[in-house]
Amino acid sequence: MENHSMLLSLNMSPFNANSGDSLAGTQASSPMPPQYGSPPISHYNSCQQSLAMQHHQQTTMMMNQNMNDLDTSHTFSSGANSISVVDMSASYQISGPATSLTTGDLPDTKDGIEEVCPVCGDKVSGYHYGLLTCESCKGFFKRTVQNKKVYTCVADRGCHIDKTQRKRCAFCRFQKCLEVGMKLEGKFSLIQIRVAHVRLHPRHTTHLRNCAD
DNA sequence: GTAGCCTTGAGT
DNA sequence: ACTCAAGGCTAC
Repeated sequence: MENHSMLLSLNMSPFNANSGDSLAGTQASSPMPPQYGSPPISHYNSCQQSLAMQHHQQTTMMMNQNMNDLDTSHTFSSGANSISVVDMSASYQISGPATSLTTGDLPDTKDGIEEVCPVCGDKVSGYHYGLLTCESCKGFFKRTVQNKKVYTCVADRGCHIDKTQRKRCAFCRFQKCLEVGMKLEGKFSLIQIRVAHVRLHPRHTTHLRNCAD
């Protein structure tokens, strides 16, 4: 950690959710684009996919502004709803699809045959912290955030995370949790994300209105 | 510390 | 009343 640190705030409640947005949704409007893991296709209509991608791009822009330096540890602020991550590595590419878990690695989910955790590939147990994950990654993310865990990677922060190796490197596992989009507010974030598009991209309001119809 | 199960509370 | 997700509990 010789490099100077830049705090990257992942504020869990960055947007005003009191805009009365009629699009305030439930799990049927996951913010994650389909290339992350394997959200059920039925959960995305074209408008929702568009929204998801917009959020993805927006997040990318926000994250890129803050990730310029290298570090190997995550730290947490004492705020109830905020996590400060001491800048993640340059190879930490929020802007890209979820690391090594490509869609080609995933089983077909067209008929709801099986859905896998985008973090470790285990069977999902439901929506947790914003997206479909397994029970263990849900618990891992919960423990990490609630206990303000600080992990380090003994390797080069590129550890492969799967069902059998997910215990080996907590740093890389948590990093992957963040990469795939896990966040504290869960279903409530979906409202905030949509509100964010309206606030930050007024020209999309027409599109949102069309989606709502 | 991990992960599965259970309880609780909010939303519909 | 039902569903779902967050958090608690606990065996390992």
